[in-house]
Amino acid sequence: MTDSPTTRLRRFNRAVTAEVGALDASYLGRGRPLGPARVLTSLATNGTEVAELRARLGLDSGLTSRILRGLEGEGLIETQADPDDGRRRIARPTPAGLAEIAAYEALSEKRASAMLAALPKVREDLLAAMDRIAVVLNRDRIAIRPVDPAGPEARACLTAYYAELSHRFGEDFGPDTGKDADEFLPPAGRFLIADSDGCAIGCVALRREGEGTGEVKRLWIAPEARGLGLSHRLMGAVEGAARDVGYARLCLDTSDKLPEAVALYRGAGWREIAAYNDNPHARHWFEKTLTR
Amino acid sequence: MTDSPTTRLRRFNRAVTAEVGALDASYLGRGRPLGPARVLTSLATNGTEVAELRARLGLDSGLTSRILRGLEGEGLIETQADPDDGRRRIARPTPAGLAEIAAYEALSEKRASAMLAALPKVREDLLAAMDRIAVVLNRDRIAIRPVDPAGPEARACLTAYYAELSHRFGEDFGPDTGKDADEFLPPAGRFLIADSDGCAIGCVALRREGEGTGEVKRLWIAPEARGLGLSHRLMGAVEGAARDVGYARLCLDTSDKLPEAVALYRGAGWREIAAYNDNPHARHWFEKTLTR
DNA sequence: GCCTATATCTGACTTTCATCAGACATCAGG
DNA sequence: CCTGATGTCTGATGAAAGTCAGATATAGGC
Repeated sequence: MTDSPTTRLRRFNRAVTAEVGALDASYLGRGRPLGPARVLTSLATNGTEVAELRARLGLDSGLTSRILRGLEGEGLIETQADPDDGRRRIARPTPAGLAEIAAYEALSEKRASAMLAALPKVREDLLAAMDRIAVVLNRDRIAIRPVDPAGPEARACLTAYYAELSHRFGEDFGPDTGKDADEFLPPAGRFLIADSDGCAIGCVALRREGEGTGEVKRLWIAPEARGLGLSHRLMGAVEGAARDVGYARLCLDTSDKLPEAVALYRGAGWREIAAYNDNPHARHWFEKTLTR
Repeated sequence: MTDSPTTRLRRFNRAVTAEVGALDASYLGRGRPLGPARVLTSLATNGTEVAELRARLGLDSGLTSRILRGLEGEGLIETQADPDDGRRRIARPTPAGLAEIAAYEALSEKRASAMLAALPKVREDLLAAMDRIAVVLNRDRIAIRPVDPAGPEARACLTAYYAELSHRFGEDFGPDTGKDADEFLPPAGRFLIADSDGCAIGCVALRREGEGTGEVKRLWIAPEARGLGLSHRLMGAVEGAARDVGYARLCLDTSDKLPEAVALYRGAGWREIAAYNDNPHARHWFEKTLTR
């Protein structure tokens, strides 16, 4: 591909316009214009603030109001004042509305699977490229939040984490067993994930290592999320969590086989120390004093 | 990424909708609604049939006609009957129209480069993912056509071809010098490329090897175009070209270092033969008799 | 030449989308 | 309680997009 970057971007744009249009058109087919369909399908089950909805879809306040009234008239949603702020209103789908949303989901799902079925051989590769693009374009909306260390998001991350370790170390780390998940439970521990549009693309865990000391473990970034500065964000978040717990000091171990991790710690104020454990895979040990 | 394929596809869709919209919005900003702007910018310099335009943009015939009248009124295009079929009409931009198109191109280019500038670290990776997607989605519009073996498309392919060989063989094949381009000139030779939306994504060449015999060389498929059956199409095209030239038989050499090429020839009716040349990189020699 | 199909054009009409000003209720801070 | 800011709603209005039936001209087969 010797064309200029902008040419390549615009070629991509032309290529996806039709597909995006097709998936957009899946909002049609249920006798409702695109506007109301988009509003309805972007409502969360437990309700969404009108202001947030408007911002997300980029709609005028008058137009939004009119669309909501239309949906209300169809009996698909109901609105109520926000209990925290009487000026704001919350729109919530009714049971009929939920059924309608599910019908739209099914239409979109059908279209998506039809498209993928036509591409059996390159499907995985295509999806990987799509994941990469989705994560990069959503980079400003990546949220870091604590989850249950034994829950599905954590398990998904750990499975990928161990697969990556097995690959890097050339030995089988086995599947994630979840047996040490308790260590990462609050109050002394945390399990944080990075979430991009509902998908876990990175994680980091915190456990108690000793009096006043926490240990950082399980730092992992999905391949499609690398290069976005996510490791710094995750480390910052885990340090914040450690402060919340009350640790005055953090430590961690790592390996030469993970050179980017070693570089990350060195560049983020961590100090190399002597071995504090007998982890057979570790070659480097670091500590960092937490300032309030 | 443990989500279902359709979930991943739809996440991608959500992510690019905003970007595509932004690039779509670059059609605005010149005081003309989206419809006419889209029509104008999708006209080829040397004119486009109205029917084709309509099909491409998915417009109603009445609407198209009206938009074309509007652009004609602005002095940006002129229409004339198709000389081959008086029912059809061809719309062609005037010099003023070409200037206007160029202005839109510049707007789009600016937006694209602004977007890429915000992503310095992942730019190349993102573009590679975009190339992959663009090629796969455009798979039904890949055209194979002969080009000048010393021209820019051929040179671009050969540069990539030699870079790939250098990588596979672990020795430097040097840059493409273009000194043997004459061999691939008609009438005895051909240089075919596969074109996806203006981008060369594969090539194959034909030269005269002896009386009634042609040799296939320079088969290359861009990484982003693999898995789409393009190698079969290129081989089919070069066989067709060989028939046109009048060869009764084709031969080629290849290497163990290119196992997918060996498998391709074996599976496409080629028969392994004794060495017919002293190419130091070759380990396998094949021939195929051409039937009329 | 006649007939049917195709491509485009025109006029009349509807729907959808977008914009704007002003009304009204609520909130935050003094 | 007053004031300015914020969030939502309503009505008026206009632009853009889409739809449809019928008119006109041409192509191609008989």
